[in-house]
This record gives sequence, C-alpha cells and structure tokens, in this order.
Amino acid sequence: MNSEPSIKHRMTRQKRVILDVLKGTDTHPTADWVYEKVKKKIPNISLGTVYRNLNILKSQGEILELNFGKGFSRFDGNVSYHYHFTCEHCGRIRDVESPMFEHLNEEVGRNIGHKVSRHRLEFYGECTDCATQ
Amino acid sequence: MNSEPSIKHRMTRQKRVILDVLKGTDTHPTADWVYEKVKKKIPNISLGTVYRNLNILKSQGEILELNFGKGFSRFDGNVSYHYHFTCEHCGRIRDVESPMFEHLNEEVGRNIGHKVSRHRLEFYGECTDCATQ
DNA sequence: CTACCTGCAAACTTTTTGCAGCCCA
DNA sequence: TGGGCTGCAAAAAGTTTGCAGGTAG
Repeated sequence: MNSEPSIKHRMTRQKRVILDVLKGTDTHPTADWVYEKVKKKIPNISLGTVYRNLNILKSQGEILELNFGKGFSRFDGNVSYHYHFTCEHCGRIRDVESPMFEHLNEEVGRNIGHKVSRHRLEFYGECTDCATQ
Repeated sequence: MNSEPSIKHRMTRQKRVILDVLKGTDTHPTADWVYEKVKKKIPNISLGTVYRNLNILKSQGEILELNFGKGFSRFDGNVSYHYHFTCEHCGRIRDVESPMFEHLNEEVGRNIGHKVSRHRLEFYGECTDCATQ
C-alpha cells in the first residue's frame, strides 16, 4: 500500500471522484458501494483502484474507516470525530449530533492506570422510522 | 450456520474444549489462536469446526464476538458486558474494570430521537508497560 | 521526464459451507 | 436410531498486490 508519508501523492481523476462520492453522502458506505457509485462516472475503474485510493485518503486523514463487525469496512467522508447510531432493525447507520463525552478518557484512564488518549463509542437500538412501522 | 434457536445443540468434546479455552484466557483471542490452542488437546480438529462452534456459542450467549477493525474477529469468554482498552503500541487488549456509563443510552437517545438500547465503548491509548520502556 | 497511478487479474486472508461418515442424547 | 456434528476441502467474500502501460506535475 503506497501510503508512506515520503510518497508524494497525486490528485487523479479516480481519487477525486472517490472523494467526492464520500463527501457527498452520509450513508457510511462500503468499498463496494463506493465502487458502484464511482463506476457511473468512470465506467472502467477497477475495484483495486478504489481500495488503493481509500487507503491513501485514509492515511492522509481525508476520510475515516469505520468498522461495525460485519467482516467489511465502511468509510466516512466526515472526518470531524463523532459517534454513530446503528438501527439494529434496518441496519442504517446515522451520525450522532450529540456532543462528545471528552471527560471519559481521563475518568477511565485514572481508573485503569493506563494513558487513554481517545475512545470510540457506538450506539445501537431502533430508529423512529422502524419503530413507527 | 446452524445457530437457529430451533436447533437442539449438543455438547461435543470439540465445543467443550473451545469454550474452556475461551473461559480460561483474558487475551481476547482470534479464531486462529483458539484453533491452535484447541489443537493441543484435539490434534485433528479442523478450523471449520472451530468457526462453527464459535458461532453457535455466540448465538447462545456463551461468548462474545469483538471487532477491532483489523479484518478479523476476536472472541471473549467474559460475557458480562464491559469496555475494553487497546494499547496502540503493543496491541494488547485489556478489560476495563470501570463501571459502565448506563446513562449514556438515555442521554443520547433523547438527543437524537431514536430508541437507544445499548452502546459499545472502546478506549485507546498507551499502557503503562509500554510507557515505562 | 519520471515517479506515481491505473486496469487487470491473480493472490491472500478470514470465514463459511457441501459432503460423507460419525456420535451424542 | 436420527439429527446434529465432524474433518476435509473447496468456495465465498473482502482486500491487497504484481505487472505493464498510462499520466500528472
């Protein structure tokens, strides 16, 4: 994977469209979803190129790789750190607008005796769309 | 995967040893680590059997499947729900003895307008072992 | 020009599954 | 005894990579 900081990365058409797709959705898509979407603009793009660019963009801090324990990754063009809410009924993943609980790091760090620098918090439940059906 | 509740699961030697291995460690091992460990007692066990039993045990609530975004799962014989701390230096995953923040579900649920029933919280940082080296 | 990037396809890794025989309840 | 379970091996599914030609800067 060409993501060492020493390499000067170029802005190619492929990379730009991939980034645009990710910045233009809040659906936390999989690599394959991105691939299908990008194919509409660049029909002969390859899945390998999508993966390569996702890794480069991730290493450059332009996107986030999320993981919800399904054996594949999801990607997020919203790099401002935030929590997520997953509906266990429809599977949709939403951004949580709630503020972050910054104090948890220090609180738990003191408790366990290790230096805690960040945390990841995911909420699960049933969204209103599903509850009202 | 034979994990429908309708199926009457049996206790086989393989399943018992797999469960013993998981209950006897706090290292949050991968399926392959469990496989290697179980092979010492049942040398001709197959990896497929390990995976099948891990899935059955998980569906029965006897173990937990964890996911730390590395392309493979980790398993936990400690099913009392708890948080984890991952050292980003040595990679070791420790249980967090801190009490759970039960109020987060209601607080965030009110904020986002969806029914939140549980959350998952993972801490990251540097453990004392690594910090003092 | 010359790194870096692309499409293609093969390779890799983790996990699942079909099958014929085995064994727990 | 029969339905679930096993070992084996092949298949899936997601992701990475080697290569020869293409292109951004």
